[in-house]
Amino acid sequence: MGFDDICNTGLGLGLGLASTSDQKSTKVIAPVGKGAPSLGFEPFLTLSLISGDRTYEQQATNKKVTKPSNDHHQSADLYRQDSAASSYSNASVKRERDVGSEETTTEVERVSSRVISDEDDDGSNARKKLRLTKAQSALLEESFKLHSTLNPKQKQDLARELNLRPRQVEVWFQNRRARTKLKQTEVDCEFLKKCCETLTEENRRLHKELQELKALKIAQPLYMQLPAATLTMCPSCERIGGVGENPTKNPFTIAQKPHFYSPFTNPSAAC
DNA sequence: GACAACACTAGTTTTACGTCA
DNA sequence: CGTGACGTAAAACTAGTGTTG
Repeated sequence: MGFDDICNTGLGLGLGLASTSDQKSTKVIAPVGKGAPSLGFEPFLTLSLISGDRTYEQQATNKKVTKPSNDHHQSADLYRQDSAASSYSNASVKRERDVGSEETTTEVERVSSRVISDEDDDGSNARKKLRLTKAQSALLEESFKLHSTLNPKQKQDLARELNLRPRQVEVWFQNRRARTKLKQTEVDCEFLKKCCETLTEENRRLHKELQELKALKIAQPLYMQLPAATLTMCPSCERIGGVGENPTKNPFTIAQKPHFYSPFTNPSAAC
């Protein structure tokens, strides 16, 4: 392949993101806000046509009609320090595993159930949302830092310590993981935006450089008569340079400045 | 392989609370 | 100061999926 091929007008510069992971769903591993985002993507610039018909599969979400359950477990938040604003959790605990696999919760449940909220008296069975105290939240956060998932034993212990139902601890961890993932996604999104801007700028610059090369080719057709051995090519970025590396003597020189600065490792910068 | 139990995620609903006009 | 509208965070929910025994 000669340089003439490169200068062929059929060339195009492309900008894109290549997935380095074939995972269907990205797992958030790194804590939020620490170092570079853990992305499975690498931005790339190509000298070829890029197909832009990337499709994103959107999983069809079935609209659910959710109804509050009728079997309410009402529990007072005995741990709450703000007694004036004491709240009750009457959320239904339907799941079998909370009943079956967590027999030891019955003590807590029983204690909690002693306090009957008064919303049933007026016929309203709207669920009340428990607001965790700062102490409870702090302890949950501490535990989450140690392990983002809990085994049944840990869940039990934590629930007992917080005077909450294991189900509540479980839900808290589920929501906490979801929030972490959401935050990480936002961080990744910002990171990708910056990458896109960088690569767009690089793409623009390379287009300009390509145009200049084409103009140079027209102006100096004798260049093509140079022996191929006089041209060297950077293996990493395929940048063409001369044997003597003396830009003043080389009939064909390309700017030696690093042409691509990005947060990613870029071999071109070493050129 | 079929099945049940369980853990988990994604998406949604609901509630509490802060802010502001 | 009281109040209602509004937005947001988060608790709690459901349905679906993957894993394991």
